[in-house]
Amino acid sequence: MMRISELARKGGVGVETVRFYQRKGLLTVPRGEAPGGRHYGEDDVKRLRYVRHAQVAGFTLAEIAELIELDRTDDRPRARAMAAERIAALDEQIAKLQAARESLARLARDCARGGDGPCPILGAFDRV
Amino acid sequence: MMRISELARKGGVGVETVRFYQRKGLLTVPRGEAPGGRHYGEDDVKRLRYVRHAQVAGFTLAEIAELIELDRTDDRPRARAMAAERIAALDEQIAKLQAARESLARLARDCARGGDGPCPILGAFDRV
DNA sequence: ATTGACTCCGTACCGTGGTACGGAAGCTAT
DNA sequence: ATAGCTTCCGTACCACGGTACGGAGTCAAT
Repeated sequence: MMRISELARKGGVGVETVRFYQRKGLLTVPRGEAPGGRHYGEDDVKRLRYVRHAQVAGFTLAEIAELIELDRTDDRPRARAMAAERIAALDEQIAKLQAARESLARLARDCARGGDGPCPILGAFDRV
Repeated sequence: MMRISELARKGGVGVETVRFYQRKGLLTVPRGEAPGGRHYGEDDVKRLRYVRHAQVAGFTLAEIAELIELDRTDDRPRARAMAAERIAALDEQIAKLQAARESLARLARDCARGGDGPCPILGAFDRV
């Protein structure tokens, strides 16, 4: 019988976080009240990992709750729309981060090369 | 004489945000109290844009405050260290986002191709 | 001299995603 | 049967990055 602490461990989060997700409707609270606490199965572990992966993809917890609801109603068009939206946002975010990475790297190189004048990193983002 | 509202507009933020940054020490409050409000110059616009660019690069406001302080003391080694740290974090973050983007795109493709069984997007992150 | 737009300032409030705390109840081993 | 661990539950608190509000003062135009 898996208890909440084991579920949390398998999902790589803390017990409090599991309970937080339950409150948010992201994880179901086992219906069968068992003595000594509720217990969980592999489905719960899967669900928890789903939440964490979706988070990495940039979905907010509210959106993840919606995805889970879409799963319940098998609403594929809406699911595809959400995925497409998120992919576009990811592309934009990745592009921005790459641009930031490049200019930061350039500034660091210029700074390391020495030279005179002010350090390129400091006070230099206005040239980015 | 540029007033705070114009500074905010040029920086692409709201007046309240400018004041918030001032409180955080990210923007200086003009010393000369002028009647009818303080006024700002191009340096302030530059500084504000610096803050926004550094934010895009993933620096927290506290780190940006530190960068600004490093500028004051011209502490290049520390600036380079911070830049290197941030670049490494950016690389990691970009890699994660790209991975998430790819699996999300794959799921969306699989979902669009139709087929039977459950929608690949819904409840599928456990396979990512 | 009043209106309207703007400023300054402090303080309060917000969403997001947790994290912690304290009490009551249960299981398990001694 | 008592100690020690875990569970459940509600509530409070946290950091981050803002956003809003209310009151008082200042300015220019009417």
